[in-house]
Amino acid sequence: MSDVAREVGVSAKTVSRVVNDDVHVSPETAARINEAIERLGFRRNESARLLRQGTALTVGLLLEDVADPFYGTLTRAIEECVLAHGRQLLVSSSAEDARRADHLVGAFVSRGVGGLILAPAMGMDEKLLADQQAKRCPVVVFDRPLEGLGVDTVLADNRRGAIAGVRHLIEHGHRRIAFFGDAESVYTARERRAGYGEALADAGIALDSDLVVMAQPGESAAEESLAGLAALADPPTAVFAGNNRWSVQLLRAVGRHPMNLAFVGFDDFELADVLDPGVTVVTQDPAAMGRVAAELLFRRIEGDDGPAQRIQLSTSLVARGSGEKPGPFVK
Amino acid sequence: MSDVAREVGVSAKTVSRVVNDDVHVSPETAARINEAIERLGFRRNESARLLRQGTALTVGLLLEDVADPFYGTLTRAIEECVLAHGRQLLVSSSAEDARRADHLVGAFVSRGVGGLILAPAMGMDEKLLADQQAKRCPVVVFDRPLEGLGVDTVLADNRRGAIAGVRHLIEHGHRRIAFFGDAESVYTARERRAGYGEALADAGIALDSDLVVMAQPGESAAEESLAGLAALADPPTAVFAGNNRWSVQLLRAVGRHPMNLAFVGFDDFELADVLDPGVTVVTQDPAAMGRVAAELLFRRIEGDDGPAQRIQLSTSLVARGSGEKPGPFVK
DNA sequence: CTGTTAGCGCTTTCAT
DNA sequence: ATGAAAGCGCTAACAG
Repeated sequence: MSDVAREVGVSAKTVSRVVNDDVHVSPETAARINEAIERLGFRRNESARLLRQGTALTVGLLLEDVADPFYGTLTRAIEECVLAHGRQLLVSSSAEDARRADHLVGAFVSRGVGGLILAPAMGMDEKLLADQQAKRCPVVVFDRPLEGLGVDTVLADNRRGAIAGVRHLIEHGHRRIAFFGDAESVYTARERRAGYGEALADAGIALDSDLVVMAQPGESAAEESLAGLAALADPPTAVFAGNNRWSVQLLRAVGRHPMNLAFVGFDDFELADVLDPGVTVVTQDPAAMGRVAAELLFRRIEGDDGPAQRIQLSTSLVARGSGEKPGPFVK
Repeated sequence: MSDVAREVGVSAKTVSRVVNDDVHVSPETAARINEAIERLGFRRNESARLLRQGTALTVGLLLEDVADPFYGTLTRAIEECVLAHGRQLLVSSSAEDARRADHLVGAFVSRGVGGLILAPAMGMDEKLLADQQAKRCPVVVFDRPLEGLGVDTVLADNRRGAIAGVRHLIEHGHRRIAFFGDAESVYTARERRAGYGEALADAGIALDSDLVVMAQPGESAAEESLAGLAALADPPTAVFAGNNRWSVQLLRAVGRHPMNLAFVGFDDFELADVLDPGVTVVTQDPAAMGRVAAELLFRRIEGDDGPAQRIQLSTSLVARGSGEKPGPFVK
């Protein structure tokens, strides 16, 4: 920067003003400075700016796993928004591990990120995040809430989505409907199961805990659970999968051991429409979730300090065939 | 840091030594300092360290699109490696746009990243990257090479993979085999088409340009191209898809207009095994590619300045059914 | 083994 | 509209 200043014959501060689009520079000087910047290939050293100002032009994103298509899509949407604001994204996967998540938040903080977007892992240190907010590093959470902390939040309407999916199966004549959800510790899994329970209750169907599986999705877990269900005296005629990881695992298992089950899954996934029959799903929109989270963050970064918002994104049911197989109680 | 120093009664430099695991500190002093660090909740300000040392504990990753499962998986693998080295990852998607890619590289550089891993977009400013290398910011490219720049490179064996896939179709009796590849500007697309050509030549089959589609994968492009192929006097009996985006689009289109084609795709994708028939693919291993790229990078960061390496990862063919449909020339 | 000094490149503050 | 000086928090270089 001093090189540029010397070249043009002004002080470093004037160059700094130009770089920061300060208005108090004569257009003519600014033009000369810009020309020199171009010519010398000058690029501001962000670390020095950061050291002085205390906040980097960077946003930290903490999610469960970038390799998961849901989070991948969301990441891309956030990235676009962040880029449009002249910033860059630090991305880390918590792997659903609270200690790792805490460590990563610390790493973001010591790098001076200007904001934090995260899907909180169960058991994270909320004080760490509260401290950040206090230090004017805005925090936005998505996918799961962080109770107690007054923080902007973007969630899918998990409960209503699950109700819609399960009700859809009931309307097609099913009364024995199995539910597969992620581990009990995962907020979305609990919400979706609650929705499942509500939909059954609304239809006057008693909840049978034999039909409820709450566990981390996995190939062998899918096989074993399905075998267990098939062996019941009164086996299910339909399955509701609580997330797309379960959908994929279950479809794989069902493909190997045909059981003629109706199927609805929460969250869409690639090729759901190409499978035969097409897979009926309750979709959420990960890109929209990312966009909304990023927008909330930038509103805070730009100074808004109104009360914390909680935005719920609606879901919608996409019927493709698997959820419309008639059950034994067809009306 | 000076707070910690005052608390313990040593100089800031001694604290700095402890934080940096310098050996020249008496274990006892170190213990007292560590205790104070813990108690005061001190965390090193990375920006100051960066300003002083000129290189951040950060690695920049530039790829085409994080939302693409191939890159998502790769990103996660790199992340693990980067985390193990106490660093964090800045991730950006070039969207296959050279100007955007250049801008992002610049942004990485001005943030002082300690290394750069990238899938070069066609037409990128190679001088920018050469400059970086000169400044001792190691650069590793993956998926596509960057000729001219002596830079570590990790590639899949695209040509041999394509040969294996096409040969597989030939062995099952096909001689009219269509090829769908990404746009001509994409290195992997050119390589895979070259492999396709070689496999045909080896079998004494003349290349028919009517059967070759080189374009960005898309839903309508898939529909139209397939319709065009079906209308040929001598239509293809098999298709080789040059990447998993094309595979997905083509399978979607074929699902709607059954054509009874044998099918092999380059690169695996989720549910390829669940479709009926299962989709035969030539797999590459994105996680391995990421891991290898990160390892090369850290070798450089740690000071290795041997000649640039070029690593080629082998592919393998996974037969699942779609590629084994017999053609009219079954032996 | 520990401390002192200086300076990384920028922006804040205050002056002109 | 522009400049001078100070300092952000850390570590390299050197001294002791």
